[in-house]
Amino acid sequence: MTVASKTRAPVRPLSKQRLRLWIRLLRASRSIEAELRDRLRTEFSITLPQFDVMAALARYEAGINMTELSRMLMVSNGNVTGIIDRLAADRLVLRQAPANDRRSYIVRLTPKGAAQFAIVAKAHESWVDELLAGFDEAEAEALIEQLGGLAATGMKEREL
Amino acid sequence: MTVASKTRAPVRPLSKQRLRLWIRLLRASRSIEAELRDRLRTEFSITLPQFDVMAALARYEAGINMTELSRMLMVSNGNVTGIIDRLAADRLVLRQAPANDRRSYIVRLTPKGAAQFAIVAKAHESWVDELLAGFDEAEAEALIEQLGGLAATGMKEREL
DNA sequence: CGGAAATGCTTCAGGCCTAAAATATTTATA
DNA sequence: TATAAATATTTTAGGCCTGAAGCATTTCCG
Repeated sequence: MTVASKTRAPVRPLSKQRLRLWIRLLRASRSIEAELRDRLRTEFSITLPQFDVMAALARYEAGINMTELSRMLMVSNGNVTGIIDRLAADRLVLRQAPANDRRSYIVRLTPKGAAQFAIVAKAHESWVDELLAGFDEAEAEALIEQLGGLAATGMKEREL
Repeated sequence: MTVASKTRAPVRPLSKQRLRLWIRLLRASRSIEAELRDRLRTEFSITLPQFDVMAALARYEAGINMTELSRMLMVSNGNVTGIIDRLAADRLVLRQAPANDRRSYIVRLTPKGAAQFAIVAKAHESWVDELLAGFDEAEAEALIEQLGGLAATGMKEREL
């Protein structure tokens, strides 16, 4: 092998390969997202962002404040306001004023919200199970591991 | 090993594992997307959807129609209308009426649009290269392969 | 103490996105 | 050929999303 052939650029440079990977990742996530969005809408008349918020709240029975919520969901602060407004209008969540800090408040699922979430979450899990049926235990585990590092690298500093 | 222990549900059922995978996939793709969106905005004053449209058009020098465009991008038909409107207002794309079908038209990059896209695409590729630096050639290839099947399974029938 | 900085949230303007309805044109078919 | 069905696009109503500006409250610190 000559020096020239050693230093020649590869047919498919790594940067192009990573670009292809990014496009695949994006398409995969978008198509799954679209499918879930569609089923949530037609079967439960709920939007995906609303479901995401309820899922976050379901993990904190005592409730959390708006900033924590927006950090968990990786969306802007102002965005959460609108989603909570709509959920509150449907009596699925409520805002509670804590005693110690009058700037913020705690958001919680109502009993109605928790009951409805339990039903929707069950369906949601089975849909995901169906859509990701191509991955067995080991493949899923490996992929989770590989993707885990991604969110951290090169991103804006974020505690998580 | 008893029959009871054989049939007992696993500690982490596969469906839960797949759910975790989906959440990881979503978070990874969202954080990369957010980073790209931010850089496109601050460095080139362009939105990610606008970039996506230009990238699609760059592959068809002769232009394509709105429906093909929306299928490539996996977004709704009406959505593309607005994005093209804004790009056209900036003289980055143009609409051309074909002779044979007066319902549709062909969208193309203008010379200005093509020149600008070349610059932005170069930066975009280097950003992706940086953000996915954790993946070497083999890992990227494997992941591309694994993700490839995803968009197809369980989705609405779609030619691609 | 008292002002400055930080924090928590909402509002605003602008853009993205969808499903469904409306319009226009073309194609298929009775 | 007439008309129905299909195709291509836009419009509309409603929700999502962001960054920046604004308001209120709390905390920091001289």
